[in-house]
Amino acid sequence: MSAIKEDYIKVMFELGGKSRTVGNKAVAERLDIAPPTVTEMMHSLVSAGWVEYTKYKGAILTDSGTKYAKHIIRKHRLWEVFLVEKLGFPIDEVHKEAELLEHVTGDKVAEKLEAYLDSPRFCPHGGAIRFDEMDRQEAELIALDEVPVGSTVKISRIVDEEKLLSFFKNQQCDIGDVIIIKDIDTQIGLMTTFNMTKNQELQLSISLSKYLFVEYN
Amino acid sequence: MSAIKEDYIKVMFELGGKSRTVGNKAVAERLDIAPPTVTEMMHSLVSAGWVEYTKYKGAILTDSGTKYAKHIIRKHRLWEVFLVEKLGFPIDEVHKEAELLEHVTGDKVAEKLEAYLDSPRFCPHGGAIRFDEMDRQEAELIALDEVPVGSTVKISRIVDEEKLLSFFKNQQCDIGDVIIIKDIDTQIGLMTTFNMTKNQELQLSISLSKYLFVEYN
DNA sequence: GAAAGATATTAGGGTATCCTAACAATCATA
DNA sequence: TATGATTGTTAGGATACCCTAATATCTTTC
Repeated sequence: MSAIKEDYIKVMFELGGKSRTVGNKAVAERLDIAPPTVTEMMHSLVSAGWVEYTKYKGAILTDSGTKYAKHIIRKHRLWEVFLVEKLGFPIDEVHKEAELLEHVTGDKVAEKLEAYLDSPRFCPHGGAIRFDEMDRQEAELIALDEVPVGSTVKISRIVDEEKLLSFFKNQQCDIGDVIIIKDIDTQIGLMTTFNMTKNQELQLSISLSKYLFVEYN
Repeated sequence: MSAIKEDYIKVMFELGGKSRTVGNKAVAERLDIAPPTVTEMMHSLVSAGWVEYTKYKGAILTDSGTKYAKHIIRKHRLWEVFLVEKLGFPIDEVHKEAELLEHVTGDKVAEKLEAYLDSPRFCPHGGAIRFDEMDRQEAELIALDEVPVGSTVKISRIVDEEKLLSFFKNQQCDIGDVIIIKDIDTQIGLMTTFNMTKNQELQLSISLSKYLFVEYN
């Protein structure tokens, strides 16, 4: 399995999990690759047994594809913990490095790394490391742009992308913070919230709020 | 620079340093690749400025090629230290993993890793990590098969190859051991030594003794 | 339900890395 | 120094992954 194919199924997992069908366009955009290349690769992923594919419709991960994707994401997140906690990297710089390391990490290395890090449950921006916890997050966490006005929610995960991480860091908006949604203005596309943890107001573009996953009861 | 090209110049460094010309056959064997592929790749390495190449004669690393090779080897050895000392891997299992990690390790990661490991001078099988120390080893260490009978030498480096490492481990022959060369029988190809550190005799095929580098005054 | 717009596929190519078979240069040694 | 053995190159081809341009299908909207 090449690093590139691993990237494809990882993106598919992030985009649709094992439940929703993912269009080629979305995959192409995420990987910054031309659409015909995705069509081509899908056939190869079907042969490998990682996805099911319907012409003109899109693809969905098989069970083994889903499992494989989770294994890679686990390795990614373990490295992020290592880079932040042991090597002292700032949280918004580790994604790119983990992106490379994840593809060359044997299972034994991952296991020993996990033990060495004291079996962390989450990566630095809140992504689950254990499979059951990944499932729980998938089921329970909701994107901030789907939460109604008035709710109190806990920020649990920030989508792992360098620019986003540095943006939210600059906004003093961190994993674990509890915020109240005061107002949502769909007209101008702005959400106004109050960060209880930091005791300060936080205004956020709605288009960016979908990258924040929150716990909402 | 692809991981594959990095492998080529790393092998060239190990085979000839910056001083000797290396034949394509040797490179091909080390990388387990057909000779014509090596010829082809040499042209590409010339274009990139890493090697000088003379048709039918062989190749030699340029200054920048040498520097590049050292950077990769440094990363390789840092990971080996990490895998052994932090993750608890047995010494003969880390080569393969480091072989992969070395190609995806940014300079910043390498620096922070080095600091985290307390700036180790040597990897688990004796290879130098600092550039000046690499040069010193290159200049001062000598392969065991070139040492005369009667000498007392200290084992300083074992060539980094999984099977060799497990072999020497099984022979209870480790980095730092001091041994006396009692006899060399070129007829049957056997060298008889006494390991002072372990206080026991050690017999060794001469053909394998060239993979042991020793300090010899 | 038909046209417009969005999305996906096919066709035809490109590069990097690898191969085998056939041929050429070099080396070693009688 | 000639010749066989060794080593290296050329020729021709394969695969994986990527592209653009042209075409096909699907979706949305009037």
